[in-house]
Amino acid sequence: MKKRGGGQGGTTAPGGGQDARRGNAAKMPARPCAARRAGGGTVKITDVAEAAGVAPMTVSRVLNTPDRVSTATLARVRDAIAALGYVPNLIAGGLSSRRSRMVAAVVPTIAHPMFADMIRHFSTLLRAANYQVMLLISGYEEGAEAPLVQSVLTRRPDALLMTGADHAPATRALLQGAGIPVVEIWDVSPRPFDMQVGFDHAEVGAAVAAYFRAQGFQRFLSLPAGDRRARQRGEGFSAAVRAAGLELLEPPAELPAPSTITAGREALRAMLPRLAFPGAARTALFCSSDLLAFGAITEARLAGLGVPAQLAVCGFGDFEISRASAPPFSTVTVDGAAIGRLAAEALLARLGGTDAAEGQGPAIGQGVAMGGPRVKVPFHIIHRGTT
Amino acid sequence: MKKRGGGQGGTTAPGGGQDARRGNAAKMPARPCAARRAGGGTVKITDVAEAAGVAPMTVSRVLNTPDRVSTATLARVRDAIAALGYVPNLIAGGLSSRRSRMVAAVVPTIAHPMFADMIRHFSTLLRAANYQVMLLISGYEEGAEAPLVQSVLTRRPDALLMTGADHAPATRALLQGAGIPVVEIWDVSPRPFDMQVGFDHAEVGAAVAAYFRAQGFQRFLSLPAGDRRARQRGEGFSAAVRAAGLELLEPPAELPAPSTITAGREALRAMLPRLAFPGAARTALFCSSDLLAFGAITEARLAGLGVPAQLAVCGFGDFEISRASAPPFSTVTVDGAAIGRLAAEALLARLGGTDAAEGQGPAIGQGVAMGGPRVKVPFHIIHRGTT
DNA sequence: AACAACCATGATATCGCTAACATGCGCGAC
DNA sequence: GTCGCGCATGTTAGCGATATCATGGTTGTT
Repeated sequence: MKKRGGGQGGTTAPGGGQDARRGNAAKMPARPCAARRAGGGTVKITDVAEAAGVAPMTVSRVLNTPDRVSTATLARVRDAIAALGYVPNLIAGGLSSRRSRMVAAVVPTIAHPMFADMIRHFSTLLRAANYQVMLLISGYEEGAEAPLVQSVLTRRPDALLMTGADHAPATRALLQGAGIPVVEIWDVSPRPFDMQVGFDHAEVGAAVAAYFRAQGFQRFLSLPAGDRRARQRGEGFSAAVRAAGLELLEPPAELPAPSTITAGREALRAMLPRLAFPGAARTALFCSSDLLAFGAITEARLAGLGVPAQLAVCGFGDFEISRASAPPFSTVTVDGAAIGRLAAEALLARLGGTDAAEGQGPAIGQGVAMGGPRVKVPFHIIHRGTT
Repeated sequence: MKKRGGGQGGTTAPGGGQDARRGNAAKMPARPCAARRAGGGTVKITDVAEAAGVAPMTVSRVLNTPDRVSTATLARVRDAIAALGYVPNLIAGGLSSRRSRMVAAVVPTIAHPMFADMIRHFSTLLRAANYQVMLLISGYEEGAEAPLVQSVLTRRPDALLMTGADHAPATRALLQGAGIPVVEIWDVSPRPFDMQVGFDHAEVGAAVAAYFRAQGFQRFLSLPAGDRRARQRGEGFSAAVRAAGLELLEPPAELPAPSTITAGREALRAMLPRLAFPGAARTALFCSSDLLAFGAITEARLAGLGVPAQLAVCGFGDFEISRASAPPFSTVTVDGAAIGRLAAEALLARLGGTDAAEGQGPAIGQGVAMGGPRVKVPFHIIHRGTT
C-alpha cells in the first residue's frame, strides 16, 4: 500500500489513473519518460504485457527465447517494450531462474597491463554469451580474498574467475559450497581447484636464466617484486643459477607489490657498489616486471653503467614501455589476451554454451581444445637490445 | 516438486531425510560442507532459522540490523550461520527490499592510472558503507555507452557513477528512467545530469599555455589523444595560444585513444622537420597524457633535440613515469583519489548514509562539504626538468 | 496499580520474474 | 474424417529474502 505509493526515489506521483495512462503510453511510443513516471515506480513485465495485450510469460519469452514467439507477437511486444522504456529486472529474473547471468572475476590489480588485457578479452567473450562480468580487485594482501569472495557469492554469480592458484582454506570452502564453475588463471598448480589457465612462474625464471647462460653470463641478479608469483619467477631464476653453480648476487631488501619504476631504480642504486666497481664482471639481471626493469635500466645508465655491456637486463610482461622506451629492452611475454579468452571458453563450456538469444553453436570448437581442466599457455623471451 | 529434488548443479541427492540431516548439522558445527551438500542445494535462511530455533525474519535481522536482536539470539543465530556455512542470497534480498546494495561505475578504461586510483578510493568508501561496486569498461567509442548502461540497469544498481559529462540522449533517457542518484566524474559541464565531481579540461590546457607563456615561449604545439576530454585539453591550450596571437604549430594526424608511448614517439617524429631545423625557435609542447609526453621526450632526445633547451614538454596525469623516468618531466596533476572519494561521498549522502550494520554516523561531515551538486577539483602544474 | 511505551520476535504478504505444466489450435497422415 | 503431433500462448506456483503489521512480555510513569 504505502509501498506502491512512494517511488524508488522517494517521490510521490500525484493522483491519477494508472491504467488509463498506461493505455495511452502504448499509443504514444514517443514519450517513454512520461510513461515511466506515470506509474509511480518502474515499468515491469506486467505493464508491457498489458500494453501488448499478451501474458507476462510471453514478454519473458520475447526477451529470453525470442525464437519461440511468433513474428507478429514479437513485433508487438517489442514495440511495447520500446514504448514504455522497459528495462528488465534481472534481480527478479535471477531469483526465479536461479541464474544471475553474471560471472565474477577476482584480480589483484587492474593497473597491470596484462590483467587489463585479460579482463578485456574475458569480458568480451562472456558478454557475447549474455553474461556480465563483475570485476573485483583483491589487492595483494593474503587475507583479503576470502571476505571478498564471500561478499561476491552473495550475488550468486554463475561462475567465478580467480587469479592465482593458491587460496586460503576459507576461500576454498566458500567456492566448494557455491558449487559453480571456477577457473583459476595466471598460474598453474599441481592441485587445481577446478579449471586452470596459466603458466608456471618458476619455469619463466628458469628459462630466463638459461637464456642468459647461453650467452655466456657468469654473474646473475634477480629483482622480484613482493607478490607471490613474482617471487616464484625470481626463485625459478635463482634456483637455476645456483643449480649451475654460478654466481648469484644477493638482492637488496624486498620490493613492493605491485612493482613500480621507482622501486626498480632504488633497488639498482642499492646494488651499484657490487655492479659498477672497476673490473666488475658483466651481470645478468632478471626483473619480475617491466616496470622494475625500466627503473633499473634508467638508474644504470645514469650511473654510467653500460647496458648491456656491463649489465644485461630482462624484464617480464612485455609492457608497452619495454618496446617503446629507448632502448627497447628484452622481456618475457605471455599472451594475456589468450588467457582471458581460454578462461572464458572454459567457463562457457561448463555453463552450457552461449545463450540462446545469441546462440551460434557451443563455445567449444572455437579452434581451441579444452582437453583437460588445466591449460598451460606458453611464454616467450623477446630479445631486444638490453641482453 | 522436481524443482526441489535436483540441486543447482543438476545433481540429485540420494534418498534420506533432509530434516534429520539438518538437525545434525546444527550439532556438528565442524562440517559446513557436509551440511551444505546434504540439502541437495544451497543453504537458505529458513535452514539457518530452523537450526537456530528462530523465525527466518530473526535471521534476516541478525544479518541486517543486528542491534535489534537480543544478545543471546544473536549468538545462537550466528553460530548456526557459521555451522551451516550460510551465504545470504542478495538476489532474493534485493528483490524484496528493492535495494541491490550495488553501485555501478562506468569508466572508459582501467589501464589509465588515474582511473585505477579513482576506482580504488571510490570502491573503498562504498564498501565501507556496505555497497559493492560493479565496474564497467565502456571504451572510448561514442555509441557504446547506452547499451552498457541499459545492461547494467538490468541489475538495478542503487546508484551510478559515470565518466564524463556528455551522454547520448538514449543514455540520459535510461538514467532518467532509472531514478537513481548519478554522479558524473572527471569532467564538469554547464548542464550536469545530476551530481558532478570533476574539472574543466579546457581550463587545464589554458593553464598550461599560460605557464609556458610566463616562461617566454613564443611557439607552441599540442598533441592531444583521440578521446573527447583529451581534445578538450588540447583545444583549451590551442585557443589560449591563438588568443595571445602566438605561433601554433599544426599537429600531425589525430592520435589514438587511449594514448600510448608509441603514438607520442611517432607524432614527435612526424613533427621533427618543423622542430629541429637549424635556427628553429624553442617550442613548448603540451601532451594530453604523460604517455605521449614520455614518447615525445624519448624521440626528441634520440633526434638530438635538447629538452628543454629546444623543446619544452609538459604532460598530463602525473603518472609514475613522469616522476621516475630520467629526466622527470613536467606534468599536470589532478587528485584522482579525491575525485573517487568525493564521488562516493556524494552518492552516499543521497543514498542515506552508511548502512546500519556498519553505521558510524552519516557519510556527510566526513570533512567535506558537498555544497551543490557540482564539485570542481583543482589541478596543478608540476614543474620538473623539462620546462 | 493500571496503562502506555517499548522491545524482541513472529506471521503474512509480497518483490518481479520464470519453470513447468496446461491449453487450444492448425495441419498432415492414415 | 479423425487422430496425433507440434507450436504459440496462458496459468499457476514458487524463487529466497524482507517490509509491515501483529503479538506478548517487560519496563517506566503518574
